[in-house]
Amino acid sequence: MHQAPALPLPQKLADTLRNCLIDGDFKPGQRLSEQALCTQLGVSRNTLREAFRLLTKEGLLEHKANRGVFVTTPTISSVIDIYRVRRMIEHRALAQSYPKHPATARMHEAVDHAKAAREQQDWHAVGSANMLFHAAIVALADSTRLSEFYAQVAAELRLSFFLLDNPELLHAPYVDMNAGILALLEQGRPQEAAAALDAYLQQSERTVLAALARREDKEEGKSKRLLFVNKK
Amino acid sequence: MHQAPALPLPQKLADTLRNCLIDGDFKPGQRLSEQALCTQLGVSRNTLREAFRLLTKEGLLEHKANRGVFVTTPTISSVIDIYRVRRMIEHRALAQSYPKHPATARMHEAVDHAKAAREQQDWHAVGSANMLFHAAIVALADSTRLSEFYAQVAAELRLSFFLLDNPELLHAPYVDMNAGILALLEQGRPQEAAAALDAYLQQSERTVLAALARREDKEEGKSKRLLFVNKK
DNA sequence: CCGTCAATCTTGTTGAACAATAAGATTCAA
DNA sequence: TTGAATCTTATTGTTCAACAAGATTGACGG
Repeated sequence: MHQAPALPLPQKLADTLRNCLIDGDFKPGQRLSEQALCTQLGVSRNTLREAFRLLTKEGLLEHKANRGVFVTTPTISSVIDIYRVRRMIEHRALAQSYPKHPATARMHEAVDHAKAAREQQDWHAVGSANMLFHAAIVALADSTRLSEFYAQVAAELRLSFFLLDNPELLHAPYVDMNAGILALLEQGRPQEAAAALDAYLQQSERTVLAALARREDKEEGKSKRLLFVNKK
Repeated sequence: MHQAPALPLPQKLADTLRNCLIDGDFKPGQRLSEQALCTQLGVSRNTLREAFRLLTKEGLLEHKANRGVFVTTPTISSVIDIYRVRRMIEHRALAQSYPKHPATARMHEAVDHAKAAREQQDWHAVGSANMLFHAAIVALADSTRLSEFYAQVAAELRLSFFLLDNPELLHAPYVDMNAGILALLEQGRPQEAAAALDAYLQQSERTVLAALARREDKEEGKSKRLLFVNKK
């Protein structure tokens, strides 16, 4: 007998849209038409706009005046910023955690799911599981505000992944690293776990940045070529 | 020739309301009537509601279904959570900062302002300057996301101050502690600065929590007495 | 004194309307 | 054909009015 959530509609709307975004149903840079979406979702324009504000504040959408909302396109600098946040929060959460914290159970689950998904080469699921793993790390700090903030930033980071091809490269190598971090934590060696996390973050950031830089080069090439054609 | 901001109206609205909140124009727990505010501010109800969503997401307002929005009433646990966040973010930002960072200039300014305001016993201004000081500490980490998050949390914390009497006790003692932290930082001793910050945070948290606990006791007394009267 | 029920007010959501802006299409001149 | 100015159109920004749904108040009857 699960009671109806009774959550305000715009909030629920934002939830479903957020899911669409982190599932990759919308591509970065894509414009979201108000009219199209509100007929498609069966809500009024005003309600949809309230949901848009929420997601804009979360960094998942960008609001350009008189032009509408667009799915955020991650940039080099946004990725750098996000990894800076991750380092600061995750490292400390891990380093000063205590091994019997309830969140370790969630870390276990996440690792298991990630391994299972890797078996089936479902890289999207691997990425989701990894996200859950690191959310659990943050949960070690026992701060709801921190956890919410982290979830936001993680969702934004996830947008970059859809920009990049080769999802295997982006997710698969990290399953074992996560497992290693968890092992160290449970052996009561949080400092070493934190060090392993730093290695994880460094490698992950480097991979994402490199792939993103390649992509930006390509984009630039495209636009330059277009420019050239137009000039000619 | 200052170009018009062209910011969307709801966002500007949220800014003005946020200022009202951190200036104490609205008291914690107070209900904000849609009708009253939108006539008073000269905007439509829909626009106001969008601004409400923003501020609710920031934690400054609470949205109760079918009841309206209320100014957030800080609790013991929210204060604990906020100081946990402050410790994690400020400590690390300070510890791994480098002394010539541009933000140190802002720290200087803040300390000067705080001292000047203390001269004139303007405790509200002292509090604002202290807030700026710690925002500058976070800026040492060079992360826009982190700074925005911190600003949010600091604003929420500020709400607790309006709940408490004796603003002098809440702000005055910390001016010199901040000055000390800055001095250590500029002497190239970030670790010691971070240690001093920890002391600051501990004392500040203890003060706020104690005052808040006293207040909650009093409130409870009131309601119990009311209950008693009703029973009788 | 206590619970029930209706009256009333507020919020939740919708739909339509109009101004303002930006992008695309068109026209005109060189 | 090119370039540029203008017009058109579509979309967003904001407001208003309306009604449903839920909550608060107060009156009434037990």
